[in-house]
Amino acid sequence: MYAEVVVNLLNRKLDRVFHYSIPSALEKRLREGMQVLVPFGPQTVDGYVVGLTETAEVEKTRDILEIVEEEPVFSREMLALVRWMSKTYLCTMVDALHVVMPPGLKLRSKKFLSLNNPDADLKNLIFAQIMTGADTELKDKVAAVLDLLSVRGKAEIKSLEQQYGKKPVEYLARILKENGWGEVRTKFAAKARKKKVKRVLLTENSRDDTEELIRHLAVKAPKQAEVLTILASDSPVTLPELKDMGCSPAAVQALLEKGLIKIEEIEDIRDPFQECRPVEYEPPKQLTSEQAEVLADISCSIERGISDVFLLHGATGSGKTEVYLQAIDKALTMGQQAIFLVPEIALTPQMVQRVRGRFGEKVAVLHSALSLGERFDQWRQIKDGVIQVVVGARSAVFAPVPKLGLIIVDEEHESTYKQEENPKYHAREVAIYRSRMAGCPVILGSATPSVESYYLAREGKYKLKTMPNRIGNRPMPEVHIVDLRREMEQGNRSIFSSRLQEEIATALQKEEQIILFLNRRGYSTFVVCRDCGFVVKCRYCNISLTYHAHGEKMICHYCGYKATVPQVCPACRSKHIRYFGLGTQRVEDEIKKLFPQARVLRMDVDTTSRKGAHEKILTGFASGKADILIGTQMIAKGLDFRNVTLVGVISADTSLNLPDFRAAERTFQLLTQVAGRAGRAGAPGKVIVQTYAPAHYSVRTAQKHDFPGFYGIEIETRREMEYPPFSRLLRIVISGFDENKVIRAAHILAENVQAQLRGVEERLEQPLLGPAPAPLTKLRNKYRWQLCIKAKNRKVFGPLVDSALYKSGLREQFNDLKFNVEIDPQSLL
DNA sequence: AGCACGCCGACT
DNA sequence: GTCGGCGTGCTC
Repeated sequence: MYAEVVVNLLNRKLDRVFHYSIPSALEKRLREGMQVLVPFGPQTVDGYVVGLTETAEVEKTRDILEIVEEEPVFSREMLALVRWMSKTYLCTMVDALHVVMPPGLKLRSKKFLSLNNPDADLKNLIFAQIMTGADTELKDKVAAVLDLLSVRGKAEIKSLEQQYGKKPVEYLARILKENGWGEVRTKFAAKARKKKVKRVLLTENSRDDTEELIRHLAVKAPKQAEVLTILASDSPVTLPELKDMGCSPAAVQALLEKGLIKIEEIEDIRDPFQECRPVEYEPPKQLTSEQAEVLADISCSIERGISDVFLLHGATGSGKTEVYLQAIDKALTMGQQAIFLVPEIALTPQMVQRVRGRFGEKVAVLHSALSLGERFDQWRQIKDGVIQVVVGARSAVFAPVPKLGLIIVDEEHESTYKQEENPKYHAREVAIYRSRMAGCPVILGSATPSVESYYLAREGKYKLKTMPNRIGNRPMPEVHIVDLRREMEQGNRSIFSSRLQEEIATALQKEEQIILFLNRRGYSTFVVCRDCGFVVKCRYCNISLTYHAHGEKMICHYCGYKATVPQVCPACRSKHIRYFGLGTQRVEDEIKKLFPQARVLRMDVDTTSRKGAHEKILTGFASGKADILIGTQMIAKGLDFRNVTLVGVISADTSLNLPDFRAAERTFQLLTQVAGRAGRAGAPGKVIVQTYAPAHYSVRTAQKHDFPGFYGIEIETRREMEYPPFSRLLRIVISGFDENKVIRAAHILAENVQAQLRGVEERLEQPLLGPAPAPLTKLRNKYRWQLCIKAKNRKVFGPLVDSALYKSGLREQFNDLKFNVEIDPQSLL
């Protein structure tokens, strides 16, 4: 029997399995999915057993050295998922493995230099050896390292190098190794470990006659009596708990010595909810007939273990969440677990509260603020089936639940489900893959489904369920479109149309709340010279700098570069510098000028960088501490403010004009989501959308809450342009400091791709876009060019990249350039 | 990745 | 001659 091992080294050339023989001592214990240590060339590395086979690919195999942990990290299902991911998303096995395991289990290696026999004779011998070669300066340093080493026996190489420099340490290590006087050894350790806590218990001696003992001790040792009293009533108690209750370590120690108590180590599960007060139970709600019908179909699939994909298209306020919760309940009663994905935990506190309110202790919430240890503990509790419901952002799709009964992907259209770094997976796709493997349904929920998902539903691949009516039959908010060109003609120079100003005034008067939305932070978009048109750009990114009123600075929103506003134009020396475009800061300023009595809150990346700032702003606004909330898209998502009756979209054009084939879709989604914030509970809502493009179909259909209308037009442009869902995309971004090199590489790559494409069946009209400068031509001082490849089936991309980029030798030829390969890019910026 | 090996220039 | 610079190649 041989073990197939993926070594934990990040290199494309090592992205395959290596076969190792299993020594008889490990034969019984070794299983698939375990972390192991193996010899690899001259070194020892850690790796993962991804399979066991009868035959090895090579003649001579070496033995596995060690099993790191008896419990396998990966189940067979997860290993299959990892293989699928590395194939589908063109990432390495190691990348895929790492995203599936808790980060705290990753091993870190440290190298130690040690003397085999640290006595004086040997030290002299080594000194003599050193004296024969090397210059005096080096000799002194080597001698110093040896001195330290002979005292301690061994030392970490990194710290030695920090203290004495690389050369002397390397030199000494070589001499010690050559002569067999010492060696370099690598030690491996995981960052997260099981947390242990000491528990104090009564012993057999003291358990039966405790009261007697307490009475006896009370006279001479009242402190010890106190400890026994506590143990007698609520044993077992942990040592830290005892200390909190005022028991001294001395008293505990004395009792220990007398043999009246004992201390044992148990595992302490780190509980991230410890600080939060328990949530109040929220009982299931009566379903409308619409909801009940949908739930019945889903329940049926859960019961029979069918991996259906339900696309739940429900208007905002139609009660999707209640359907989710009752579907989860169904899975739980079947003895299975559920995974509930949300776009971003920090932005969906209300959703998390509801899940916890319904399922209480059974829920784990995975969010980025968890420590490595907490994450590790949650992961194991999920694996052991202690936890029944896992709520989290995209990475929660890898939760190792033992019996998967249901996956929910809420707001399935959100692009946050796509990971931008390797492995570049899409959580919605992974969810569907897992459901197939586990034989359970998936619910994709949204008020504005992605064009891709809706297409598949219409094609009959997914089951489409619609819930067009809001709970209680409340009407959808009225949406008014304001043509900003007309405003200009009428001489309105303000950023607010007269209509919006009126509505704000009325709402304020009625003491109703207002949300103003603008998809750009900062004060103004760019700073321009009125005389020559010079625009101030970031020197590293070729992006116009955004003016922030705070501190009179201009900031690059891509790299963070800051500059002061020039007094005169750097190009023509003119003094006529003007600020153009607008951001949330500017909106806040203008509101304060127009409505000085209004209380305003602003929510964007700049005001929420502090931990917990999100919640603070949102709860502040919800409890009526402000009249107006101004924000970027982070206020557009699943929040329910009871008293909001007016929503203003300052400019719908920001997202519409992006050079991206999803611009119209994004705009429609954004407008619909923002509009959904108005009039959810109390008075009917009103939405004002300001735009320079009032005739655009995404604006017009959003006004009428007409998703099918939008889809009907959008799908036709996608068909015409051969964009998804009629094709799959592969984008390769080439970046580097030398612009000419980048351009040269891009052209060669394009030729290689072109040649490869000739062999592909089912060719599209125009399968290759580019090479062209990327829409963001320069980022962080690196020039960027891109190619975009379209294909009917993404299976062709793997072999295509392999031959056009790697086998062709292009990658090695341009080894100082970065080639970023992405399947199904969410944006082409 | 990271380590050994090997082939050249700058010195004792 | 020796040391140590770094390009090349391999790791079950």
